[in-house]
Amino acid sequence: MKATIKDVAKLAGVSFKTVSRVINREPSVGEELQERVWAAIKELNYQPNISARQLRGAASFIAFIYDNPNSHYVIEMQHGLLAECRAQGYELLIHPLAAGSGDTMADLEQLLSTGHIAGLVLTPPFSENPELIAALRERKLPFVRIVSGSSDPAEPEPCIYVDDYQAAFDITDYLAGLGHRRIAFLGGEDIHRSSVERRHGYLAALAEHGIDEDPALIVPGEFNFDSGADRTRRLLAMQPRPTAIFAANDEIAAGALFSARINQVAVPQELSIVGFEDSPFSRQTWPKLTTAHQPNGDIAGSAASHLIASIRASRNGSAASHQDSPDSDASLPDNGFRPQLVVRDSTCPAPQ
Amino acid sequence: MKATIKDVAKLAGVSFKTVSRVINREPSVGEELQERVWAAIKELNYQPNISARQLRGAASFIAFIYDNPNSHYVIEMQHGLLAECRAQGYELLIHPLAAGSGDTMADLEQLLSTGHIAGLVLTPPFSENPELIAALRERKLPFVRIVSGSSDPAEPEPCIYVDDYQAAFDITDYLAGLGHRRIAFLGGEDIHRSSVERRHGYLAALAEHGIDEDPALIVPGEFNFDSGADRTRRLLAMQPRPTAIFAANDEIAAGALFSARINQVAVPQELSIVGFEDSPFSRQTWPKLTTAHQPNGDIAGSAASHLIASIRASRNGSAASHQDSPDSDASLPDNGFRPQLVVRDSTCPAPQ
DNA sequence: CAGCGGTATGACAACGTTGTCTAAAGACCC
DNA sequence: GGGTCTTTAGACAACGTTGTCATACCGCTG
Repeated sequence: MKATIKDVAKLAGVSFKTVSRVINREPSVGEELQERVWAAIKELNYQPNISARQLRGAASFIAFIYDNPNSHYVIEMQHGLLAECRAQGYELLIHPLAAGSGDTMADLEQLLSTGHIAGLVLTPPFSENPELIAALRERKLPFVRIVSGSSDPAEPEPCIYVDDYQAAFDITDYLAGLGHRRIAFLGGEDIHRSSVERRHGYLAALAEHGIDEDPALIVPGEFNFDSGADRTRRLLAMQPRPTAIFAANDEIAAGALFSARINQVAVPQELSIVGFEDSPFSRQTWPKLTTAHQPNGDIAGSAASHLIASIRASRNGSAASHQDSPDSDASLPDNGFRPQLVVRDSTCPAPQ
Repeated sequence: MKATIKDVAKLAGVSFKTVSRVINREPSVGEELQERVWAAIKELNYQPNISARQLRGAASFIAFIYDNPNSHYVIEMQHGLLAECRAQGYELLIHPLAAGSGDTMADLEQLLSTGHIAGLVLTPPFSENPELIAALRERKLPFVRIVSGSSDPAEPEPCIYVDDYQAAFDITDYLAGLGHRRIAFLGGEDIHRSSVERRHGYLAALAEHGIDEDPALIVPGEFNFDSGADRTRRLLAMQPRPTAIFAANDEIAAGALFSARINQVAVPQELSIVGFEDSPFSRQTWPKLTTAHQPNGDIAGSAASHLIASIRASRNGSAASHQDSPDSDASLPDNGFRPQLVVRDSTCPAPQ
């Protein structure tokens, strides 16, 4: 049969309550005891019974809330979350939601009303939805948001920052370094803050290189293939043409690639194209896409880890969480990530 | 607060145990009492607490077991499963597993040992793993398998069939109808039965059109981009070249497209390429891929529905499940699916 | 009428965990 | 050195349900 907390206690020679304390990282358990208990847990391959825990009041499901058409992104997030959650004795409930449909709150209400949810992981656009955030705060439900931007110490909740601004700066800087001067930017929907951040990073790099921004080269649109293809078609009709395109994600870039091909514009010789995200298909286009790699699995792992710490802190009445980070996991990832430029075959120096 | 069984009992003026009996349709409760209890349940809008019930024995989670690098496929399956599970009062637990790693059984054992799992949804390659299936049978755990093939009435467990054979036949038939005679087949790993089925469908269609099969044109390999690119490079070096390539999935097809481009072979004018699956990126290549659409969401929904029926049947001691199908869901999907040919831009009549 | 078997109902334990309260041991202050 | 505070650990109840056993009642039979 499955090992219970009492089996662990017996093996470690302590009361079962002490084991409970160790598992939940409650303060005030001697170090030696902690080690004995962890050893016993490992030996018995013990995992807490979620139902029992739920029953007693402590929910142990973490809900992953998302609405993202990019399967690759979602899967990487899921797997990152799963690994961390399981390691910490929580289970993951995936919860795709239709962001546009209006009854987001009602759907969420339904999910939360079961009382099984210990905390939420919010990805854009939900992580930037003030109404939703306010509702969660009011319910005092722990959550972690994954957002675009750089760290803001004033945030009351844990938050994972993806520095789209810097990554976009790096990309644009790289293109300018190759001699490009007419660099177009194909944005996504501006409801997504990442689209805005990427544009700002792009503008900052242009300024750094003394390139004047040209409003005609900054084309708003959507985060998908068709929008990228469409906008590129129009860009290629301009005189003079841009020599490089920075697409706000890989799908837009794939669309750009498609239009370049249709219009018999050679990539990269006549037109360099850069994407953003490093989805698998960025390696499956011709030529292979230069892009910025987003470490989604790590981002997710970090999110889960911060969320769980926050859940525990809110249970134990606050400060506790800061204490164990120095000793237990020095390798605990920080809450800031910066996508890295990956140079492949869709970029080269600007034509003369 | 949420109503409990005791609140119901108090309102109905009976002991809470009697309420439990009524809810679980146990025999030996007087009719008049039953009515009083049901009325109270309705009035309080009472719903049993899943955790408490789990704790005491009855599981209500369904696990989705998979190992598939194709994010798109996984996501569509997940969403199809989720919709059906939630509708029927079950929750979905996703469980990615590394098929090759050998400790599959150990990992699964761990999952099952929690006792929370009411049933499993198995996708290839797990759905074709005899050891795993035997283990589940022995534990008497309900499961549903999603496999490649056509219906086999001898199966003791529910099973969803995807008719890769027929779909591959349709594709090859379509190519032959366009006048192609030298049609290459780029397979995947033969551990996946779908790879084998697709090859057989291909061969059958060739035979139907009186085309001799050419072993040099049937190239085994892997279900990925690089393998497709590599094999296509070799195919294009042949004299005479094939005029069409049937790739066993879209990724292989994307690789083929890539190699054709590198070798300056025009697609589709000089070479037609067909994929299989209709992943999103089949619309994001240039030219857009002709492929076979696999209705993954529907397949998943059907799997969940069959699994839940099977779970209920095994709880109530067998026959029960047949009784409610006629009235409740006449629209219950069948267990056979056949991917449909989608013609896009990567195919055209054979060159003269 | 005593005894028996069957039926309808209730009391209580149990599931595995966490929260609360309390006890023991040591550190610290005057 | 005695009292008080802090740290550490255990005993016990509680969560909402189902399983097991006991009880009360009924109608029979001998």
